[in-house]
Amino acid sequence: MAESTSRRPATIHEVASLAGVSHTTVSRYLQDKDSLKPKTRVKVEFAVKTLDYRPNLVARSMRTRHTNRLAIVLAYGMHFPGRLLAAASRTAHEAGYQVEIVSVEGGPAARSARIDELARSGQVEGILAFSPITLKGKKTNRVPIVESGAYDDKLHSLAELADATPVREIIEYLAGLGHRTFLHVSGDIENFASARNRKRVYLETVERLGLRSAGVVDGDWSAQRGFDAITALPDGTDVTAVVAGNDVVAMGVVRGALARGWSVPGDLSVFGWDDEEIGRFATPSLSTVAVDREAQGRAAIQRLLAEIRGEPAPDAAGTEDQPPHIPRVDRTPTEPLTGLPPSARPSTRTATAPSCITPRGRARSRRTAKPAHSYGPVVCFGGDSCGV
Amino acid sequence: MAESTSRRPATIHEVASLAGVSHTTVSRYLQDKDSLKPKTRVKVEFAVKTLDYRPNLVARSMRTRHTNRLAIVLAYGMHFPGRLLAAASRTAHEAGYQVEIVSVEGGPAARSARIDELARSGQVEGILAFSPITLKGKKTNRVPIVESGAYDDKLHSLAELADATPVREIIEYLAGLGHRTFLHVSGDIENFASARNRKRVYLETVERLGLRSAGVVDGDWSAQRGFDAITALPDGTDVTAVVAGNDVVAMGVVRGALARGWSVPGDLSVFGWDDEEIGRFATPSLSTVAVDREAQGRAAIQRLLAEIRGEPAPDAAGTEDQPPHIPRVDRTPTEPLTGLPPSARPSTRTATAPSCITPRGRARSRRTAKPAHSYGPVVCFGGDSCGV
DNA sequence: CTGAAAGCGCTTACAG
DNA sequence: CTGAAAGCGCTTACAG
Repeated sequence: MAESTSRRPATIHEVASLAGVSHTTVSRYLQDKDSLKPKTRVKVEFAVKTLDYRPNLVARSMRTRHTNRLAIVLAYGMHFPGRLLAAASRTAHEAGYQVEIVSVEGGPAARSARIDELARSGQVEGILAFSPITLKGKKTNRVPIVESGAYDDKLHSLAELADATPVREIIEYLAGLGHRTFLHVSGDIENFASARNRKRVYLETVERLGLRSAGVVDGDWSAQRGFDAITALPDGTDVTAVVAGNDVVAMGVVRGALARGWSVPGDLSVFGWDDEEIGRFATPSLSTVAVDREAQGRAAIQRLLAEIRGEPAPDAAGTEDQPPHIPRVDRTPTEPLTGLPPSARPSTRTATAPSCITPRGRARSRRTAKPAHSYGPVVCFGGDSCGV
Repeated sequence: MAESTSRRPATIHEVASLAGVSHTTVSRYLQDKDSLKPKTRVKVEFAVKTLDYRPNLVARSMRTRHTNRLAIVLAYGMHFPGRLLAAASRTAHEAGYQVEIVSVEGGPAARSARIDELARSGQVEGILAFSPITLKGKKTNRVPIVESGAYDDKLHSLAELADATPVREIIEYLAGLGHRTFLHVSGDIENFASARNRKRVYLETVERLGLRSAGVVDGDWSAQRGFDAITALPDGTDVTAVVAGNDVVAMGVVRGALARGWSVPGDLSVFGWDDEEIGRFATPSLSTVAVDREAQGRAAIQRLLAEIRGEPAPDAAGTEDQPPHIPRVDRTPTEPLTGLPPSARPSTRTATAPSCITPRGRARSRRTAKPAHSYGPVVCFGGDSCGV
């Protein structure tokens, strides 16, 4: 029986004493079992098993001055994709780090204050912020701080959440269909770099192509905001296409259009973002942008790890080996669904040849064995909400 | 300028030396500023400010044998409500604890192993599992482990995620409308206590009322599973009502029905769960169950804190002061939406008198100033997907 | 009110 | 290959 009645976990000294060696030897055993003479190793092994010994990680951290912990800072209450966080956690674990997720109330200032505190408490070796912060990792006495989705000093996109380039593709595509007046219902600009970036690209692209924007409604990722944005449009509005902050917003936009007696996509084309499964099964199904959350989470942690190790930042554009984005190409266009019964069945759609285009404008297909070198979110024109 | 060029944070000894006192005094200052003579306090204060000193929390933990950290264990990749985690974090912070969120791949066994490891590493003082685990907090050498959503030894519901009672209400309601044959597309039974509980209540209720169940499709929270479950039904099936694991699944069910040429709710009534905003704006909007995620997160942490402190568990049924659930009553029925254009506008629905009933079967209304004493998830029959 | 001493449980040079 | 010693940065009795 390896049971112990003491509430207190065994210490290294107790193991040493049971094994009849010094605690130094036990410590050495923990670091590298092969550095011990076989006979000694067996004794220590036995003692460790018997006492069910686990080293006290706090004490170890104290001595090594390494906590092996990272923090991920999020805005309070944000409905963050579990996959992203899970992938981030896993990547960190594989590198020997634990991840602590800290949710902070308030805006960028509050987050920054918390990060500052965290950075100097000696508890974590690096911090990853998925929401905008005001402080940069420029101060002294600090551990590395990486803001995912932000732009770096040279204003180059750092990929990950920042990649808003699909917005360009979407608008170009819709313009090609004849759309001239657009509306953007953004996500939460204050707390999400991704929302900021998309808004910026939206405005730039509309401008560049000589199109008209009926405005940008600064949203909060809510469907209600999308709904209200549409119902607030004046009768006789020129708007025929909406770029929504995400699928939830898009669903509100669609419902708003239907409530006005408009058809989607007949009278209004609507684009979402995130390729949420629920949007794919909505009626009409949403045209959207597929983003590889797992790759994002992985890439963000890898960038932080590189900073910690003092290595150069991993290529934001991704390498073939470790792409920051893995395109999803399992969408295919369906016939527009304007009434019941629907003529398209989502379950059969994935069986058809995919027809997504990437932000780079390259056609992709599952059947091409080797993926192209560029990775990024994949615009899926396969939904019923955008028209063809 | 309070800037320091050293990369290394200041230690308590450096503060002491600058202030001209012993480090003991500095430590005392950190614990209780008033225990110092005013003159001394000023000196220490100055030194702390000057060096921008923050105590090393790892060292403190080592000495006090308190880490002030809790861990929340989740199944890998689960799309967990941000609000729940945020509320849990906040509640913990208010009690002086940091929260670490650990995402574990694999099923209950893998989670349990990770929890075991965590429990004895000395890194956390308590563990909260939102997903089922196999080990119980019965072993020695352990910190308290609370499994949220599980049933306690006496098989009493521990509220929180476990509260599946609305399933009973839903079925009774649908039976009252004349439905006789039901189908349940469950959530992920293996990794979610909530899915287990709902399935159990579903089977019990159908049995008790002498109704028929066409079966339970063990799902994975995916819309695809919901879609497939419906398209797999034989022609001429008796099923007229579906209880879905959540709103995503429900959306798949609805789409599957539409794909078969059925109308919802005309031919099939569908109930979701979670009251996700996107489902409210879907067409048809979903009948669903509103759950207060923030209250759940709060309650779960409070239960863990009580265990840590050796206090009796907080009342699972909730107190007036700190209810585990706060009913949401902002839903109101809309006319069934069977074609376009829709006759109901979601945005106006919240303005009308709510007509939700609680799991206890009591009518609620915003206009009753004082809420009833019982708290729990609120069944919202206000969606378009269930019929009236 | 303040300081000298002990010690939390480890790891890591340094000797042997 | 193994052990004695020092020390990571704090807190907490114990004296004064």
